[in-house]
Amino acid sequence: MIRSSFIFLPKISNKKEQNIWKQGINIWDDFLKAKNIKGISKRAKIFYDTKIRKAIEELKKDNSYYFQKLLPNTETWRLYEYFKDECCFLDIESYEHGKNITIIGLYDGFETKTMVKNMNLDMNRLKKELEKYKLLITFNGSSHDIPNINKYFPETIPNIAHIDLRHACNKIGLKGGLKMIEEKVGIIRPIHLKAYGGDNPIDLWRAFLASGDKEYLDLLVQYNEEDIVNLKPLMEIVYKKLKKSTISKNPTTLAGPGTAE
DNA sequence: GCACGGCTGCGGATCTTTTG
DNA sequence: CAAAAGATCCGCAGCCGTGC
Repeated sequence: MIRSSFIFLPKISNKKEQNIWKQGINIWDDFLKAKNIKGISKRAKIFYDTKIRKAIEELKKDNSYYFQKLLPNTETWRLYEYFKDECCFLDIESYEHGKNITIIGLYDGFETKTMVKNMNLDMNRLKKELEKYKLLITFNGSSHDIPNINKYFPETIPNIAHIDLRHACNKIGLKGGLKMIEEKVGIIRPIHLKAYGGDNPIDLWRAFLASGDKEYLDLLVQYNEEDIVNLKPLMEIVYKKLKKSTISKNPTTLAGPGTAE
């Protein structure tokens, strides 16, 4: 629903956007065609028109980062529908507050790629892999995964948009850690990891280091894969709910914005 | 502990309405 | 048409809560 969004314009926030939608202006084209819009002066409209034309242009170029910079962090979820075919779910396993990254897992919606410390995890490979994408999706990545990757693997993350599912979930009242939220929305995890008594990724890594037993590593990789694979259905659920709740704040529009996508 | 978002109250910018 | 009054709402700062 990025093409229904006006919240990226300067001095336009939630209420103003709602007000624009209320007048039947649901997508960028409606805005450009409208002669006058209540709450926006003629002068301001001319300014906003140029910004919207620029946005149309940047979207054509698949420049997700352009919108990342303009959207409030809590609203980047709006980019999902447009960029979902070029998105990457990401999760890292680490200890010592992110200092020691043991695994970086990526998932493009079809297959997972796991990079393991001292094995196949290095900056060039990570950078090359991430360059393929236009959108990163994480859980709590904005204060954990992304800053730590930036710190210990600098300049591997390209300039692309990022959706943090933790904050997106929070917006629709889904609070708690990833596992708890998955349970709440009905995403099932295999239980075999717990059967090993080790659903704790740090313990698994330490056990692998201590024993050299690959079985521990395999479990850790599986653990990480489950995390990133589950992010996709969660994203889909959260996107639908967010879209619905954002639009339904506007009772007068029947079609509502977002129908363009 | 860190880094981030949420909440709240306030100041001020901007648009609309009113009035003559 | 112009000026003033009124309404709306953005954005900031400070504090608190939260998951990793």
